[in-house]
Amino acid sequence: MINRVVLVGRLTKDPELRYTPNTGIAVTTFTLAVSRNFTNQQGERDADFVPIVVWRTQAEHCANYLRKGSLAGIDGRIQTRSYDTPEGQRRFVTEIVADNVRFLDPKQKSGGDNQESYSNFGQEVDEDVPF
Amino acid sequence: MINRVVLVGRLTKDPELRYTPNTGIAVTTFTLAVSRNFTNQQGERDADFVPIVVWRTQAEHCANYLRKGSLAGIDGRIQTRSYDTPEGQRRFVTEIVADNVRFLDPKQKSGGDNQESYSNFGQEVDEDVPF
Amino acid sequence: MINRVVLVGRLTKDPELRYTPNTGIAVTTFTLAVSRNFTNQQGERDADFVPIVVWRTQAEHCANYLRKGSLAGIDGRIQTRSYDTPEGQRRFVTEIVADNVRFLDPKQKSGGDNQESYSNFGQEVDEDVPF
Amino acid sequence: MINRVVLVGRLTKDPELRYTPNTGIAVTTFTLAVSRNFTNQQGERDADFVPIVVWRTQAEHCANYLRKGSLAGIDGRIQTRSYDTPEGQRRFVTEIVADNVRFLDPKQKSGGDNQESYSNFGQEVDEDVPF
DNA sequence: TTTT
DNA sequence: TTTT
Repeated sequence: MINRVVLVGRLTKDPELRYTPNTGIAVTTFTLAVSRNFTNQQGERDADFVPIVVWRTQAEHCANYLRKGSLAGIDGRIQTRSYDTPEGQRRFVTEIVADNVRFLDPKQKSGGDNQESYSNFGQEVDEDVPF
Repeated sequence: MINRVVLVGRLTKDPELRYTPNTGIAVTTFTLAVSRNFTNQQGERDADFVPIVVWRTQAEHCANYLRKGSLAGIDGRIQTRSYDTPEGQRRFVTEIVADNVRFLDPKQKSGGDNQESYSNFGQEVDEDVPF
Repeated sequence: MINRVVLVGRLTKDPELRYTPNTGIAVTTFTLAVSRNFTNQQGERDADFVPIVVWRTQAEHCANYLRKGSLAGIDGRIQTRSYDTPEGQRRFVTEIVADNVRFLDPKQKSGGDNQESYSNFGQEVDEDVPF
Repeated sequence: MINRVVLVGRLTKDPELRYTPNTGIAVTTFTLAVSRNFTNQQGERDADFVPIVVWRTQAEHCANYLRKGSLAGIDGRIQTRSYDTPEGQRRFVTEIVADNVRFLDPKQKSGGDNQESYSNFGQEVDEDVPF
C-alpha cells in the first residue's frame, strides 16, 4: 500500500548513532521539529516533533553532518510498533523511517561537498530510452 | 515547514464521529492499516496502523461512507501532541490530520456518487490563465 | 534534493510494455487520469492526465495486471527531459517515474493474489532493533 | 483523487509575477531545479527542471522573497493543460500548482522574519479536542 | 531557456 | 486493541 511522508524541519538535538546488537547495522535516530504554518490561540507558532529513524549508509552520513538545529528534508514512510514496558504495559510508537535525508543548511566554505552523490547503477539510464 | 503524508490502506474498525464539546465541530477518527510491501522473517506481510483524524465536513462524509475494511486514501500531515495521564505520566501521541480523504472502494450500483464534488470558488480558474 | 509524487487515478488506456534497445530493460508507460476534487465553471469535474513510466520488474507487473480503467496508486518522482523533433525543434517532456505502483482494484475471485510481496532482504529487520 | 507533489530545489531565474487579465489575481511562475541524487554516465549530477505556479497571496510573497538560486520547498499538485499553437498544433503542458511554498534560505540578519505566519481561523483548535 |  |  502507499505510505509516504515528506518533512522539512530542524533537529531538536544532535543525532544518535547506534548499531544493531546482532547484525551491526548502523541506525541513527533524532527528532525533527517541523513548525506549523499557523499560530495557536496564544499567537505562538507551534511545531510538531517527529521521531526519525535512518538506517545504514545514510545513518552514518546523518551522524557526521547533522547537528542540533540543522535543517533537514526527510523522504520516508510511517512505521508503527508496539513494545512492552518493564512494568508490563503495552506501549505504541510511531516513527518515520527515512529513505532519503537531505542536508539543507548552506555549505561551509572551507569544507567539501557535504552530501555525496552515488552512482547510477541499478537505475534506469537516460541514454537508452525507448520512446 | 513542509509536512506532508499520503497513505492508502483499510480501516481496522468503523470510524468514530464526535463533536468538540465547546464549539460543536465534527471530528472523525479511525485507524488505517497500511500493509507493508515486504514480508517479515515469519513470511507474513505486516502492516502499519496509523491513527487518522478528520475535521468538519469531511468528518461527516467519512462517518457516512467508510466502514471497517473500507479502502481509503489520505492526504494530510503529521501532528504530535502530548498529554498527561491520570497517573501523572506524560504520554506522546502521533496522528495524521487529513486534509483530504478519498473513498477508494468500488461504487455500489444502486447508490449514487459516494463522493461529492465541491465547487471551485476560492480556487484559480482555468479560463483566466495569464500565459 | 527532494522530489516526491503520489497519485491515485485510472489508466486512460492499456499500458504499453517495451524493452530498451541496447540493454533490454523492461519499461511500461501509461497515462493516469487523476480527477480533480473541484468542478470547473461548466460544473464538470476535470482531470489531470499524467504520463507515468515504470521500469524493470514492476513494468512487467503493470503490463500483466493493469488495463484501461484500472485504479492505480503511484509513488514516484518527477522527471523532465528534452528531445529534438525531426523538424529540429526542441520539445520538453515531464513525466512521473514510478518507484512503486499499487493495484487498487478489488481482487478477482478466481485469481490469486495479484500483487506479489517480496522478501525483506536489504531492509531493516524488526527483530534486531536497538531501542 | 490523490495528487500530491513535494519538491525541494533552487530557482533557475527570478520569479515572474503577473495578474490575470479579467480578475486581477496574482500569479507567480518560476522553474525549480531539483538535483537528482545520482550521477549520470558522464559523472555529472543532473537535475529536473520543474515549472511551478503559485496563486494569490503566496504569489506575491514569492515575488518578494525568492530570487534566482533561492532554495525553496514546494507542496502542491500536478496539473496538466493543453493549448493550441498559432500553427494549429496541440501542445501539452505539465506544471506544479503550489499550495504552499517554503523559503529555505537562511534568514538575513538585518531583515525580519521572511515568512509570515497566519492566524488559525478556519482550522481545528488544539484547545478543544474531543479525546 | 536552466539552480548550488 | 488491528485491515484485505
